[in-house]
Amino acid sequence: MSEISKLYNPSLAEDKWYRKWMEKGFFRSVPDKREPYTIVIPPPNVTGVLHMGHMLNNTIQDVLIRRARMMGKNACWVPGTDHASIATEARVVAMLKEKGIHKKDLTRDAFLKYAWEWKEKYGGIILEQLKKLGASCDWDRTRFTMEDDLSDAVISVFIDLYKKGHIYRGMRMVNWDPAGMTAVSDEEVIYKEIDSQLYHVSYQIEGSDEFITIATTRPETILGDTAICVNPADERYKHLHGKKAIVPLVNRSVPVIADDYVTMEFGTGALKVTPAHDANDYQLGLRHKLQIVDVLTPEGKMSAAAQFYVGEDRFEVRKKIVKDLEASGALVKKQPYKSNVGFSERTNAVIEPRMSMQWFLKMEQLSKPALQHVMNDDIRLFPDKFKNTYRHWMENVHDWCISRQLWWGQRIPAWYNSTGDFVVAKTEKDAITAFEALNKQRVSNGESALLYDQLTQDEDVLDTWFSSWLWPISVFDGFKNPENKDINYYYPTNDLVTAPEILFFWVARMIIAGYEYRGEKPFTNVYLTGIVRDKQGRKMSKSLGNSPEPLELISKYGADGVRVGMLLTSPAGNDLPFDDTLCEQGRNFGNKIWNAFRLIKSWQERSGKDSTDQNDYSATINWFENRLAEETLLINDLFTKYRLSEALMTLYKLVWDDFCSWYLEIVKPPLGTNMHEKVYEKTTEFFEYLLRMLHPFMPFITEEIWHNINTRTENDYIIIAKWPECSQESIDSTITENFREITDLVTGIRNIRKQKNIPNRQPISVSYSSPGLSAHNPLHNIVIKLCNLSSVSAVDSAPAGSVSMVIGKHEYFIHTEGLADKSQEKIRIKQELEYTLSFLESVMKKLGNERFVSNAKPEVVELEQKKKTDAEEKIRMLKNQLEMLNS
RNA sequence: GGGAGCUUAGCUCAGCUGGUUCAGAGCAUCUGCCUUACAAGCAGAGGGUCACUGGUUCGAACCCAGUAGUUCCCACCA
Repeated sequence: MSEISKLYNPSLAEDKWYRKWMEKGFFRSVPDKREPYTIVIPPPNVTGVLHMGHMLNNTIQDVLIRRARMMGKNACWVPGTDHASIATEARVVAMLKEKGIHKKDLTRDAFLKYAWEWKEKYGGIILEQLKKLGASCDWDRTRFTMEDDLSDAVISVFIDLYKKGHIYRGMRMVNWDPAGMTAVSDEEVIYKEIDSQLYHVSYQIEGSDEFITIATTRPETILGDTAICVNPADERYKHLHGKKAIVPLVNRSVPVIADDYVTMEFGTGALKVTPAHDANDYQLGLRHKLQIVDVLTPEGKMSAAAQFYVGEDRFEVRKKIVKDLEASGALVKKQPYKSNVGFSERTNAVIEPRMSMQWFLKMEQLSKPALQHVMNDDIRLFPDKFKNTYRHWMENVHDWCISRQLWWGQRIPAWYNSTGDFVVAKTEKDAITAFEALNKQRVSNGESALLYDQLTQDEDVLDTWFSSWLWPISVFDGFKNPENKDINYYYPTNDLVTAPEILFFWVARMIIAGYEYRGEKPFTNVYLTGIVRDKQGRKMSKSLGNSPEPLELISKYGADGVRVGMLLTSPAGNDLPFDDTLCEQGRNFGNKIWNAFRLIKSWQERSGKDSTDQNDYSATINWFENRLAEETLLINDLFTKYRLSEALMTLYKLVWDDFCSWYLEIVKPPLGTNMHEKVYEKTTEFFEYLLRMLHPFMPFITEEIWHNINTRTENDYIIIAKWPECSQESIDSTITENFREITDLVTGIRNIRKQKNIPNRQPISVSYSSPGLSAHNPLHNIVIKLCNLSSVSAVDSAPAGSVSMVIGKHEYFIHTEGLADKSQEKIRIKQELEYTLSFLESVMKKLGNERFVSNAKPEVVELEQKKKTDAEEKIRMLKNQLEMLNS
């Protein structure tokens, strides 16, 4: 034994086995006759490094894929990365800035060259990190959302949806990210409640001494005001309808209009209208044909149209204008106010509503099948509470703004002529053809032909999610070759594991694309993970610095330890309050398994046909076989419900308690004896069975032990060993029940030893009232061995100086050599008697209740009857014992 | 403002169709142990008014209503 370390050393095993698995091609999947099992990875951003969320997410995926592989399915886990348009572009811009290079000084091509360089350098880091975790992806299938094939798919889908009339281009109020200098979709805006001020500002009514006071949180937009609006029913302002007010500072004369939109109760009941900078004001502007004065630049600075503070940042201007208004006497008052402010999901900049020309995807029609198939469980969400959220969103989808004013991404395939007319086409050549066709039509309609000699392509790129939503299809080349072998075999995929945060961003849209382009769901089950939080319940984030470094965790606790730690307390949909001690628990579990291995290994040399251990362990072996069957059934059931934490915990207890604490202790040969060959064989068989079940959770240590516990042939690896299955018929619950009585007895005796301070070394004797622990009981020797009993004998009544115990229906007497305190013993028995009596009373009350007997199910009544007879028997025994003690 | 969920031991969570004495598990805690696999361990023990108030039922942690606290999603009221 000395040559095997007392502690399991993960770092030695991990690299070795990962390399072996790769060499052997165990992760590789190609279509064959087997049933496929497919997962596509939620592609991490190329900008990312592995964080705790990825760790959880990918551990779950790996557990699922490894189990499927062991179940004999053709398991395929497709890895890859997302180009993350806005995030990556921001990163590259910042990187260039540090070198003194500014994006605006670069051509599009020059910038993209830098971006690709950056991607090649950093884009693969995260996937390399996943390997440390043990992720068994088919790396030969690694995809990137901006590689040629996938970009092709994006462009052809765009063109297709445009032709079908789902895509349109138009001037709209959009969410503008002044830091990213691009529009973003509604889903990319995160609203937060912010402490701000509500400023009351008075505007003079033209040609009078009267003033009207408005309330605003954004005084800097006053410069863009083109009206004052009041509720038509508001008596306070009726006399002002149709009059003009003078906008302070700029002295612009604007109309006072009336519209139901205004709430009389809010603020002063008068609203300043800035159509260029607020979505509602924009609508008001349309209704009342107001002028639009855009006072902000795309960077969020004051534009020339503002006339004042030109070129200064909007938040600086807010402070200044408040001072200036105060100085001019226009500021009536300010009060603290909580307002809802939108922030960019990617850059965290404050979003500005802004008018701009953008491309949109109409969602209403496309989303219908996607809603229906989740509602009828063709696609199942785990946990299913997310169905509600999903439905709510799908019933209220807005059109999706898909254009971005960026360079990193798929460029929109629209081509413009010199007069601004456009066609949608893949290439310039196709565009020319399209213009020609268009012109033919126009001429036949009597319209003039359009010029198309100097075509320019749309400058914008598509939203990142416009490529991600095609992921489950595009990774299998399902757009260019819709009938290829891969897509036909792997699609629809089985499980998707992702965070609920991107249920709408990504999951819903993939479902939409799946039905639109394959007429079929992209996956069957969606496992939604929780959010990894720190001990204080805060979300882990780089800015808070509260996230542990995953690779450090792995080197500290081992990949298996971290995997177990993450999975132990994270049921689907529940947040994971992460703590290093979880990984510690995982590591300790690994060590426990390691030591079970050391112990069993030590028996290898000590086993043989010439066993000198006279005990018969067949009943114990029988029991453990039965336990394995029971728990296999349970664990497999938990897997089908995606209750992975519970499956792992069940396994944890099966290994630690049943196998290590009971089974191994029982079959352990007494000092100086050998283990019987048969017992050794059974023991290793059990251990290997457990290792197989552990493998998806703890791939490295199980593979390491697999190769050390037995000699293996060339391709005998646990990663492809058979996953245990079991049927209800092979379980005999009376076996485990009987065994339970024995373990209860052992625990009881140990308890008494402890209470009475009898050292383990000192043998004690036990008697039983028949038909308890007779020599006929095959488990008889277990108790003798585990409790160090000197003798076991049948008696008619309690021997003097003994402590009694009732277990099940049997009565035992532990001889404590006069150590037992008679009066204390009496108290104990009295207490138990009292308890049993009151229990019997409650049972009798139930049985005496006619309505219970007539209403309850027969099984339930029967059960109560049984409880009654059992309790009566127990009471009889306890009374007996008391009598003995008294005599 | 609208909607959904949650509240069970110190912590994280199970508890399925209302019915075993059903109040559980792991971790943590306490006590005793270096027992020849493992102190990252062994053995034993103690922890709970199932948020609160009512109702339905023979029977409620579980079903219903209300209250409080809490989390999330959606929403353009300045």
